[in-house]
Amino acid sequence: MTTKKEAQKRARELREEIALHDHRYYVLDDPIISDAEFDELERELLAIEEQYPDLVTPDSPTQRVGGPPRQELGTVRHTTPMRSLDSLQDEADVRRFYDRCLRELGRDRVPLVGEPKYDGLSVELVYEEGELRVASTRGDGTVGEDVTENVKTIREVPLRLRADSGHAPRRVIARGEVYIPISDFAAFNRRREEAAEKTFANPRNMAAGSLRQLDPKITAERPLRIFFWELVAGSSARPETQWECLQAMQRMGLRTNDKATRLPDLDAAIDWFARIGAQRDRLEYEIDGCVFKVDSLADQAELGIKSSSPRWAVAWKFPPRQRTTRIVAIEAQVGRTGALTPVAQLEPIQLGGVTVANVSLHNQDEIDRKDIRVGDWVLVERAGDVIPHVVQVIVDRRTGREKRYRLPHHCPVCGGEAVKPPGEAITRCVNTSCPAQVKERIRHFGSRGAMDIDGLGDKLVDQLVERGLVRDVAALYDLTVERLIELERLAEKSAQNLIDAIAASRRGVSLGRLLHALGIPGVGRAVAAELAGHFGSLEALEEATEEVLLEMPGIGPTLATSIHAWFADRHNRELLRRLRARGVAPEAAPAAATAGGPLAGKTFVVTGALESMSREEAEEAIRARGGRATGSVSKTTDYLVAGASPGASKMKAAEKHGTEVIDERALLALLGSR
DNA sequence: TAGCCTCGAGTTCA
DNA sequence: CTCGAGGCTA
Repeated sequence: MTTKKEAQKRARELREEIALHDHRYYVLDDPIISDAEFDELERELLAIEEQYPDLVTPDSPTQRVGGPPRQELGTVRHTTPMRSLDSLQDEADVRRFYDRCLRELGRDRVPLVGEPKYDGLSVELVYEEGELRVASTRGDGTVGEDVTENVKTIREVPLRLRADSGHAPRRVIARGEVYIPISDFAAFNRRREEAAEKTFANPRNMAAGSLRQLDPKITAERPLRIFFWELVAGSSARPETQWECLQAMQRMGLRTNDKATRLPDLDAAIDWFARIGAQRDRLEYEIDGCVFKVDSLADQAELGIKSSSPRWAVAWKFPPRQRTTRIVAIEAQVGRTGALTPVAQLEPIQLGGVTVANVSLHNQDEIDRKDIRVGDWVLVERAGDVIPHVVQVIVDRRTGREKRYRLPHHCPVCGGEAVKPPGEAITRCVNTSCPAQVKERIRHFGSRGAMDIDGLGDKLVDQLVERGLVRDVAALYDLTVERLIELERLAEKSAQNLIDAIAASRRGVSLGRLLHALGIPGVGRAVAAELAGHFGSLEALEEATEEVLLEMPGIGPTLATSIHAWFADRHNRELLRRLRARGVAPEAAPAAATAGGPLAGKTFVVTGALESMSREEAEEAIRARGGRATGSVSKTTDYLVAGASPGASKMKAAEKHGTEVIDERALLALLGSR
């Protein structure tokens, strides 16, 4: 435990730091740390002040909710303070909250209302005689900024309330959250980027920046939306529960959220939180958790409030998905095709439940576009796509000691020349026998969509190549158990399994898979299958001229040249000879006689996890019946097959194009129809 | 020639 | 999942 003196010093530091970030966030609309980190600072300060109440100073940020309002916009005093909510991390916290409610109310059950916690900007709207009079931001909780003119530009906000029972209510004070839908945010940023204008880091920042414009014309062009979540005390004809308040607002024309629900007890609340979390990536708006409120307004009044937050409501936060961290170094990785990919090493951070220490920067153009430098503080995101990426550099946190990065002109692995062809984004090591490339080629050869050799892991491939046991994929077929068990971390049993898996791949692998496995530039799963169906055998393809290749659908000049050149290359011919000598003989591909199948002419996209088969199996089954299975939803897609936790972008694309979304049962029915 | 559509390639962590 | 780029089509 720290001494009181240390605590006092730390509290002073925290207050200064929080004041700085408040200013950035509230006054400048340009925060330099993530919300989660800001929350952490506040939590630490609160903890100190709870332990030593006499250390609380009048100017402590815990004694107010936000920052001072900007001078240019008028100010509005809230009738009752707009408080923030205590934020909870885990189930135990929520349990404590609920138990406290039970204890204080002396009951064995307290019904709650659950609502998603929208990641936007809180506002208060005052209606008198049914007409919108004033709209204000939260500001410091007591006094907010007058954003009436800006809020009026939001189409969703009624300028006059719908009369519920003949006449307009005398006075209505409603609070809600202004936000920007994720897809609108992405589209807006894309346009800004094309125009070389500054982009927004996230929808919340964009909503804040849009609502606090001095010129309402600018606000009007921003896709702002709103959800209402509170009917404030003092409103006429206010019902007796939060749930009824939501319904009353909806009837008045104040949009509420359709996910909001009544929860009879704690178990229901915990259950509902998990369900909302599972839907998070498919929502059209950002949420960072769920809010739980005691449903009865009388109970709320009895529970009362603490200094800055109510005792009858809490926010249970999801693990953060956006955080800031520092780039420690950037190094170049070499891929199968020789592509040099810059990867940033980060000071590790917790993001969406996992530790992230590396993030790909893709290529030099990307580094230049975002102006990413070694030593920079960056905002890192790990959204629905799972794979983290750098959103933007926090330019204001630069010290001047950051270093620009350029990909090397020589391969970091073999020292060979690395070339970036003019007009292309990728820099490549041109040495085809570069050990990094050899390793990646072998990995690719054994991978699932290719020869599917179980047990050929990364570490093993490293050892095989480094010890000179394997220089090309044909050499895999010369391996013996005796050779393998000399390697580290490989006992006889697993060595035998690997040998068996390699042997099994000699036969029983389709021509398409083998072609894919060879790693011909530009030839992936789809093109390989197309070639296999058209030529029927490796020999026929080897003899194919560029002209013949060009006649195939989907093969243009670039691919025709690439394929022809690969088979003309002396080393590749030798490789094929060696493979054949070791008994590698793919199954002759059945002629593409699926044109008359039951699914002929239908295009499918499969997303999410299916129960009865893997995604790949589903796609093969579709193709076997004459259908097409592609990777992305477009207007030519007939069906989107959605399994468990489907991809958010695919669901959205389906909605956009009006694609029919079917579940696994419906797919099985279609597959079985014949 | 522009603007889809599709494919290939690379990617994180546990 | 996202990007870049090839191929196809209006």
